[in-house]
Amino acid sequence: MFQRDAQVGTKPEADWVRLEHQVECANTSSEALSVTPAAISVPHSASVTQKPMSNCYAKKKVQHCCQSGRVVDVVYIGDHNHDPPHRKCIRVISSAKPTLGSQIVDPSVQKLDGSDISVCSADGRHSSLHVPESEQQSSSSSNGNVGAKIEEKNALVPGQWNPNKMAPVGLQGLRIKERSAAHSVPVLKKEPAIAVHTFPDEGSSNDGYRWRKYGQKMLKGNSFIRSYYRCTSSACPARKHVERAADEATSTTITYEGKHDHDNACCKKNRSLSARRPSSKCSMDSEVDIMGEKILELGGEEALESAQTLLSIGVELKPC
DNA sequence: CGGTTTTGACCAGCGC
DNA sequence: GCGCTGGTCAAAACCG
Repeated sequence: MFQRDAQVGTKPEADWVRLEHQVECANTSSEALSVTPAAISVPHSASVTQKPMSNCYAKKKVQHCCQSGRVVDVVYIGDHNHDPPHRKCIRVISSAKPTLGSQIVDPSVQKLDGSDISVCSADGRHSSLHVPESEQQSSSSSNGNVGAKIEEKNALVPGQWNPNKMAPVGLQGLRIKERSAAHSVPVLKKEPAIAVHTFPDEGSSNDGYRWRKYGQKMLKGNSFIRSYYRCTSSACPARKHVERAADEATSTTITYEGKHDHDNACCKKNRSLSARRPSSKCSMDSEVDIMGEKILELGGEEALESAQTLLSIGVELKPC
């Protein structure tokens, strides 16, 4: 993987083409993904596009047919009814660990099933998303082996931009659960969790903010280990829970709560931080941010999608 | 030295 | 009221 990183860093153009091709192949080559480790390292068939357009930050997952190259599925994740984020905060997180093909089974997520939007899974099989018209609930896989699950509960309140929705979409074993936005369900005593993402590894779950761990619990008879994080920014109410199955250390479910009441300072801060703390997860995010900026500078949605596709298949940017 | 992680204890909500 | 479970606190340890 590091080798791939290096390759991307040195000759991005050629590799973009090559890797994108791998993505497309992975799209329909389910057996390869499930059998050969090399193929497993190609985590996902779909590219996820986060669109920092004029007034939205929705994600668009574009799936291409391996053979024809045509778009097979386009899945939109999130709403378009909130303020535009800062450009610099565009991020695409990826993961490329060999465990990417691992199955992810989360009972809590499986309760929220449905089957309306077709989605290619990590192993090439089809899963589906469910988005009830009434509350834009979402989605989970109808296939137990599917690595990609996306769940969404309740859309964001119009006019609000929720930075949590920017959280990286784990491209392997993805699950997104968006619970009621704080302002949309005022009856809840506690501010509801915003989103849950599941990643094959914790490292791929970084969302650009800096988090400080303040607790850890063993849950459900030690089946799950949940870690509690809060944003390091002073007075920021944002929190997240990272839940990892003890018997399945390759998957991580991240639950976001609250909203960041500040700009994504991590983006800026860690650009300097990364210089002295290369191993920092946030620094990785910074690199991704920079990548996103460059993508935007190149202009064009295609460029963005291509880059994000590249990232989606496992190119994990890490500082040297 | 400052920031982060670890970990045991405490507290609150909920069901019985 | 009691016990269970989840969430948070805070001191100590750890790390760069």
